[in-house]
Amino acid sequence: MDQVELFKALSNKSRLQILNWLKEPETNFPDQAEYGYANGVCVGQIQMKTGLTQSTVSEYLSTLQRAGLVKSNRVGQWTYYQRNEEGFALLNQIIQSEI
Amino acid sequence: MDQVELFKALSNKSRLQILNWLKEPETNFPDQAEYGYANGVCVGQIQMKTGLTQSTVSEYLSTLQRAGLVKSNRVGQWTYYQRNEEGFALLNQIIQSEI
DNA sequence: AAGGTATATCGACTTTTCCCGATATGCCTA
DNA sequence: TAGGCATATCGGGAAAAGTCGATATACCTT
Repeated sequence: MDQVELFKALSNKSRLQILNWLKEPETNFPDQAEYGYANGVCVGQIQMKTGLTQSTVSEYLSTLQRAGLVKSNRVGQWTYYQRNEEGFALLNQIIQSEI
Repeated sequence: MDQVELFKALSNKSRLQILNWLKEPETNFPDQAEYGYANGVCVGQIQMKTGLTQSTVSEYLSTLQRAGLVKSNRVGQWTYYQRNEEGFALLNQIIQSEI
C-alpha cells in the first residue's frame, strides 16, 4: 500500500467517522443487531448514518478497503464491513518509522 | 488542528519526503552544515532537494506548519524549518484514540 | 538609498477529489 | 424466470489541491 493513498483515504471527514463508528458497531449500529456483528456492518446501515448517498458510501468503503483500513465479507446480498486492525498497525508503523 | 487537514498535509509524496528528510538533517542537507542545524534547515536547501519550484516548496512548508508537523524560525533572511515532534505525538494520539 | 538574496504570496491552469443521480450486477424469493 | 433488494460502477459537475511563473515582501550589504 502506498503511503500517500493511505493518508488520502484518511483525509475525509465521513471516512474518518465511518472508521470511528466501526470501533463500536453495537453502539453505533443498533439496527444491525438482528443480523449480528460477527461479519461487520452492512453498507446500508453505514449509509443511513452518514446521510450520504448509497453510491458515495459504497465508494468510500472501497477506498478504505484499498487503503487496508477495513475488510469486507459478502453474505448473500449484503456486504459487511469491519475494521482491519492490521491496517492500523501498518499505519502506526509507517508513522513511527517512515515519516 | 482539524484531523482532516492533518491527514491532507500527509497526503503528498513530496511533503512526506520533506518530513522524512528532516529526521536527519545532517545526513540529508549537508550544505546546511556551515549555518548549523540548531534552527532547522532553510527553505532553499529543501527546495533544491525536492526539485520543485521555490513557491511550491514554500507553500508545502506552510501546509506542514499549519498541520503542526513542522515549526519555523526566521533568522535574518532565512526561514529555517524543523520537525515539530509535538505534532507527531498528537498525530499518534489521534490515530490511537480518535480513529 | 540601492541592489541583491531568501522567502512568501498571487493568479492561473491542470489534475484530483467530492458527491450526486442513473444504471448495472448479483443474489434471493415467489 | 421475474421481480425485488443490496451493493457496485459509471458519468458528470462543482470544489479543492498540485504546481507553476510572476510578483511582492523582508532583510542584509554596500
